[in-house]
Amino acid sequence: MTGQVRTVDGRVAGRRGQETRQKLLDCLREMLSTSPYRDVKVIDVARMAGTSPATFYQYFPDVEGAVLEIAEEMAEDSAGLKELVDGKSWAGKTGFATSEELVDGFLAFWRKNDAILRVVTLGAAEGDKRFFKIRMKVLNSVVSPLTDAVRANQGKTDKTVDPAAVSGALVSLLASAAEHSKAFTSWGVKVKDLKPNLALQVYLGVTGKKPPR
Amino acid sequence: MTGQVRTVDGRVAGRRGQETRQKLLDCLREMLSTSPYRDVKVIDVARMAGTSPATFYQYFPDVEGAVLEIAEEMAEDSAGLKELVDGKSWAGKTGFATSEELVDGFLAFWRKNDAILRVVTLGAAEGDKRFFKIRMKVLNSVVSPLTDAVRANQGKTDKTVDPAAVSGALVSLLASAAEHSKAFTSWGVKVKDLKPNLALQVYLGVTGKKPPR
DNA sequence: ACGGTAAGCTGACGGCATGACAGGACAAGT
DNA sequence: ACTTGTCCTGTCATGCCGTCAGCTTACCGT
Repeated sequence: MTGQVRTVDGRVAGRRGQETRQKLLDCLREMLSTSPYRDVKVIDVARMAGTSPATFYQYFPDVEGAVLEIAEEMAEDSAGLKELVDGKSWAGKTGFATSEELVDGFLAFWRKNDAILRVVTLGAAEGDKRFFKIRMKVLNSVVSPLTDAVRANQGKTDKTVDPAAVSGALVSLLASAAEHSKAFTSWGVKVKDLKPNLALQVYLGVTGKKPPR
Repeated sequence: MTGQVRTVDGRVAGRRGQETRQKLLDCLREMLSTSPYRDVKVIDVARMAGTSPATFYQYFPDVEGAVLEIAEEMAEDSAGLKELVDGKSWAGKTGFATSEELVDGFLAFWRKNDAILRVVTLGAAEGDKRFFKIRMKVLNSVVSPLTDAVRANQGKTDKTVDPAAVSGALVSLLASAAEHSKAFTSWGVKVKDLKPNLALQVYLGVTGKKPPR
């Protein structure tokens, strides 16, 4: 699938080149999680990687280009989120456990990649198609199986419910909660209470019923 | 409340100065809605305002400082969102209408201020306390009255429900949906179907019941 | 071992944004 | 017209951007 890694001017990158490239990406990732996106400069990334700005431009057109690279890598990784929903049961207590695991897994993924996801979210909101596509890939890895689950569990009983809308809303909520968990703290929701509450919402959304006691 | 408007070096701004300042803010607002936040430069804002970069620095420490100004203005404006919930009934059909109006009003507000809210959201996510505070002010204008509504409507019946968590989750959802409405479109949810679906979620969250037919 | 070839890196440079300052333009009152 | 304080900008030092030519390094065939 992935062809050869190429430099900006078309040369194919060899072993050493790929190492440098990777180091630059790692340093950029680091920078993103420590300073505001707006303040991330090529020269800082290069300095941190122990190389020169010119080298950076050998491998990436600009900061955004490198960020997209990291984001795509992360999006690949997000495919694993499917397993949190695929083939799971939503019946009774098992169902609530499914919900809890989904919330847990999703939040963990988001927290692990929070820096890059912040930038992706911004790019998508600003209307950048490349970032939008990446964001959709991440969300879809949960939204698509979850939509099936909603359809299977309450689609029949209530025709006013649009499974895609419900599933999309639930995942949007999870994303928002993950990105701004601090907001919930400030509303007096303790960190350990956040997950159960989100799990409740998800369970309710999918099944349309209150969870068993 | 707001004392005299002052320049960076401490002089009080007069009539003409305030006009210039305002023009700079307006142009910055415009810039924010047309180009990515990362690419907004002082020199562009100054050019658009028909003045020089030096003038910009007379009134604001940097781009971020000016953005905070705009954001604070917007946050003041958000106080009006309270009226969408305060003193409204959540019973029966009236309740569902309340929910629809809340969704409608909230989305309209967000859309109207989408550019600045994007930046505020980013800043808050990056851990900037000033942006976080502003974001909370906006969200709280809905979250606090909505929490009361949740407590009044289903808090008694179900002790496992944390009103603050539910209310916070609902508003987070609305914010996320407003910022990324395009995502819903891509999930096959038509624009005109989005609002009713969100209204449904809100009604369900507040009352704990399915809406009347 | 040895040259050839392509990959890899960087110094240096023009261009542009930043942020500070001092001095000139301007409005308002006397 | 003169004075005073506000307001704006020309200019400058600094620093980042993005490009290029050219040097160094690694790999490969002979």
